[in-house]
Amino acid sequence: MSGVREQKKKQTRKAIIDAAVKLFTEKGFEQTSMDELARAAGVGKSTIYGYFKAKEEVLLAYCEAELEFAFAALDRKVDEEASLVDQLVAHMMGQITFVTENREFGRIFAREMTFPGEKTRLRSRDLDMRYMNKLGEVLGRAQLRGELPAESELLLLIAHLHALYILVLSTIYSGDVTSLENAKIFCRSLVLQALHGPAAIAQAPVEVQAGWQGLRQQFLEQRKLEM
Amino acid sequence: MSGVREQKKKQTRKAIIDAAVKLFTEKGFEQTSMDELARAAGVGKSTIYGYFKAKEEVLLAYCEAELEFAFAALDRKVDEEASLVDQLVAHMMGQITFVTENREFGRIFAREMTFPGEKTRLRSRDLDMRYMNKLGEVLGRAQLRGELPAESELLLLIAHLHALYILVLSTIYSGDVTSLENAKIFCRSLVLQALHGPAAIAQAPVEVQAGWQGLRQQFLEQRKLEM
DNA sequence: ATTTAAAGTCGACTGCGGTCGAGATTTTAC
DNA sequence: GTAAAATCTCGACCGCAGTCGACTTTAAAT
Repeated sequence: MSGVREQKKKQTRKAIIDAAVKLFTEKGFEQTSMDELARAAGVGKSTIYGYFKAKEEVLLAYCEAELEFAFAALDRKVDEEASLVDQLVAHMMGQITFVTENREFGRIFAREMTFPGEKTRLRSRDLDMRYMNKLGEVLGRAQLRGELPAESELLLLIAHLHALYILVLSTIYSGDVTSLENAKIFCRSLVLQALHGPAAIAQAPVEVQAGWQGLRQQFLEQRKLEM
Repeated sequence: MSGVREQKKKQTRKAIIDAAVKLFTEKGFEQTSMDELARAAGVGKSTIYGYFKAKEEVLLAYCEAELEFAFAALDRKVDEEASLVDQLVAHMMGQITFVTENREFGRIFAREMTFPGEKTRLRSRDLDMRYMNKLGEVLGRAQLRGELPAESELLLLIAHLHALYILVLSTIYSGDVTSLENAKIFCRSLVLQALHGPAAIAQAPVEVQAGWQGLRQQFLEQRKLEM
């Protein structure tokens, strides 16, 4: 027996993550060097590599810690009585708001989650499983309420919605969407289309239509301008 | 006047891209250092940075060169008489096949295109405009044929399909999809759902249903296993 | 208690992307 | 033709992520 070693490892690990939370929050991910992180955590640099395979993996661990808060906030915000579309949009926007709070940090995170490197693959999976589970719950309830056809393939639908979330995030980083309000409009349009087909917008309330048309106009103008 | 300087710049630029095509193709992107690239191009290292803001921007230029071939091949492959779904799947798979030809290269590319850094933003836009235009053509034709409701919002639909493409690419890198055949099945399922709503699969031909169910099973087992 | 194996820790070191300032080359001005 | 300004080119240099091999601490074996 010997919890001694185990205990120390736990401590060290915690020290590293704590230091990461502090430094990443204070100065951002890219501005924090592994040397600094090591010094702040009170360990040698390569000790960190005994716990994490790469700097990005430290980021994901950091996110895991932060995500607890984010999800809790999300749960409080999402109204289970609201319409499916509203709930989905709320979820996606919650996630997006959290991720883009710090722009460059969000970019690294999004890249690592969407196209993980071999080293970060497993950890990134863990994280998005949580997100997908949340979506699954929302969809499951909607299905029970009859707001979704009983024969829907939930998993495929989750994937579909996940795709839309990634896209909206992508447009924020490509510069096509420049504010969270616009992101929300875009989200809603996409979700509507996903749930009700290509003609969804045409059948939607007039304010949704207007929102989308505004966005569309902005997009076209901006792309033209940059040529 | 003085084409002299201009000419030289053109030459130098070409030399860099040629060297990049050669080296990236031979040994991959990450395995090629900027020093090597400079030596191969016969210029000083920081000269490259006069032409490209970052190593990733060289990659995008390289892609621009290669993409010509890819698109041409795609055009030959996509049958304009085929059904909309078939055409869309063919397009997406063409793109995916090209990008994932070299795994690590594709990852960098996908990351840079989907969540571009400030330095590569403009160039990455150029590239995906081309892809989106292609999609637009396919959708436009389908609309004329009446295969798509007249009141469809084409731009929104393009965005939607683009999202699905990114997702499929993402699942390849996350390890959920492990072969191009599976990717194709996944593509088809998603496109069907996007065009015909959440119950699309249930109404689809039995072989499509079977394909999806197989994929679904694999996914569930694999995710369970890794815990 | 002592030896041996294993696990953990460390900072010096490597190779890379990217910058800097000096020097060469071209363009412009007179 | 020449001086001044602007542009382009270069490799030495910097900071950083990640590795290596030596050293220390803990666990197991006798």
